[in-house]
Amino acid sequence: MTILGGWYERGKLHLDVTQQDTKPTVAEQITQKADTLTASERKLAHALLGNYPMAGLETVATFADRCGVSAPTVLRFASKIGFDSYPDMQARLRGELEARLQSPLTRSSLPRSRNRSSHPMGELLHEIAEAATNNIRTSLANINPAELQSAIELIGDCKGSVYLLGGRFTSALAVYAYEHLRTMRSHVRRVSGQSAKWAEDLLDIGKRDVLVIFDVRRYQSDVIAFAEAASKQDAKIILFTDQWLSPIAQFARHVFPVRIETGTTWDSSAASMVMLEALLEGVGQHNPDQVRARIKHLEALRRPSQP
Amino acid sequence: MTILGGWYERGKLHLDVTQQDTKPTVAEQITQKADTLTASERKLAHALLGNYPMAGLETVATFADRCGVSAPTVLRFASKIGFDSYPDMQARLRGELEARLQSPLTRSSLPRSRNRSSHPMGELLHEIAEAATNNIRTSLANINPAELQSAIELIGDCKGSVYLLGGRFTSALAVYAYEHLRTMRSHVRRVSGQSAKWAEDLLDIGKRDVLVIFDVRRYQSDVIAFAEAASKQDAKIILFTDQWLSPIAQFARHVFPVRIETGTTWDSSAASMVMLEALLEGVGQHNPDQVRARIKHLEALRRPSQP
DNA sequence: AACCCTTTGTAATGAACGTTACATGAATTC
DNA sequence: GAATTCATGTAACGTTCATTACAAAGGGTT
Repeated sequence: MTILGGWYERGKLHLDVTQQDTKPTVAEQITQKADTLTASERKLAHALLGNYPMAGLETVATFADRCGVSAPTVLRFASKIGFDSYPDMQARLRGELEARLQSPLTRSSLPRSRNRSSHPMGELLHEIAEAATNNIRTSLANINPAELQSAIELIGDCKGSVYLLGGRFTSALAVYAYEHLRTMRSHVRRVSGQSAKWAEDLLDIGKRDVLVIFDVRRYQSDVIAFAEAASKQDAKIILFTDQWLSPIAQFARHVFPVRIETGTTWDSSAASMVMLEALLEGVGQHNPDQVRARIKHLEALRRPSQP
Repeated sequence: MTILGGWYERGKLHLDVTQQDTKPTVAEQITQKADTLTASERKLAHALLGNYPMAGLETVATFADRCGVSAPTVLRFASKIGFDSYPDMQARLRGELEARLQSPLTRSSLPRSRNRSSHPMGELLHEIAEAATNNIRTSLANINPAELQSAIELIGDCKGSVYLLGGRFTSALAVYAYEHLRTMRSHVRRVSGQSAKWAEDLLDIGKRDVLVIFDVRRYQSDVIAFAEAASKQDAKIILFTDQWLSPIAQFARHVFPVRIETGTTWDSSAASMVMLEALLEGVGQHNPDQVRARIKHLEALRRPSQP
């Protein structure tokens, strides 16, 4: 009996490697032989496909134990789906995994050996980390949970569009929020580019829309102007600002003040980011089914282009 | 000197295990011990970090052969970076790989038990804040100060251009870094827009240039391709990635792995941001006079247009 | 140049692994 | 209902593996 460029001989499948231009994956081989598998072997197949390909990289004994079968059953399984030995199957699984993780080609040099004792940079790391964690702790402790809840519902139930806008350094947060919200719902827009062009976005903003603004000290006049205009058009504004409050606070429906001081040259956006992540997570949890379906759809659309 | 639940003593970093609730990854352990490695061991570290973590999942003999060293050297390496045995290290690598292969959809096991008396959002805030601070503490404790120092010097002394590039969610960090670096030095460029257009940026990149890349799990193939191409043109790469290491690590001169897990649907960029802020602050302190003069100039230019 | 200390490889050992032959049990057929 | 076949586990075997002890080689110092 011949099968796909291979042949059976004394109960074993031999593959004709010379004709086999594209090797099937282990998963494909399992699917192919699925109807010939016994009950125990099907348990193994499900375990491997369910935790692919990691389950197959363990030892025979471990894999067998995990599925509640004996070691020889695993070997018979490997043999049945077309491998000469168990390590043979593992080699293929490893190969697939390596391809999936982008295979290596070139090499670079590792940093030279440095045998310094204590480092000034260690102190810098420590200072920055401590300032950031303190800011996060203080900021989030001072947030009113009910306010967060309302903001989440505002975004989660918004029938119009959600607009994102940030200042000089906080535009990064707007970008971050934009990318996340976009995977969770449709009609998310980012106000970007030169501020002279923002008027075009302003045209479309109305009372069904939500505007999320990031603005910390050195409050930017163009951002403030945009907020004021949007407010006059009855847009609902959610504001992330610092503890001293941007003037936008007066137009905003929800204000989240976070700490930004670090004692160094620059302010920190770490606490703002954590606060933002809390909001994003909340929005995701607000209608989980919709989000899950959307991510699933997104991944399905992306898969063909990503091998 | 103390650093985030650990302390330096006789040039070595000791971690306060009672506070260290999350295990360091193998990559982090290597980075941490980078100073103490011998020449052969550095070859191994380099091979493992370059083909992470697949290289470490092979047998001792294979791994040794591939690096041109003997088997015992591999075992001494495993022991030196803190493992009881080689299989012990492999088990950890496997675990990390499993975590790395998870998609946001798989992770979204949302129906969380939250029947506390206080406000449900209060708990969300608390969880997120705790996860973020833990990530920050763990990440920065695992960074080698000497590596940070080198990266700072690389950017601070760079005579060419500094390029910034990020992936889907991490592009926000690239934006953030761009805005800060731009106030500190000239010749800072951001690689942005559709990846098809990145080739134009690639044209100008050479060995005098530094490329700062942000890439975390769900590593993007277009970002990886850009890094590889830039590396072939002898650009120096600084990589911010997660604890499981982007494949770009093999091209990078300096790698900063940070924690991103939160136990929620989404990964967190908070720790990455704090790490980035440390780098930025370091660059600022590296040549403070130049930065101060530049900011002064900048504000002078801006004043007339800002009332 | 002789010394010591560190680094690295060689060879031997014991454990773990994959593999095989055989026995047991269940399901099926005559 | 006995015989047969197939699926599965048990136990023993040979191999490969990680590991260890020890010796050689290299680099730096006096």
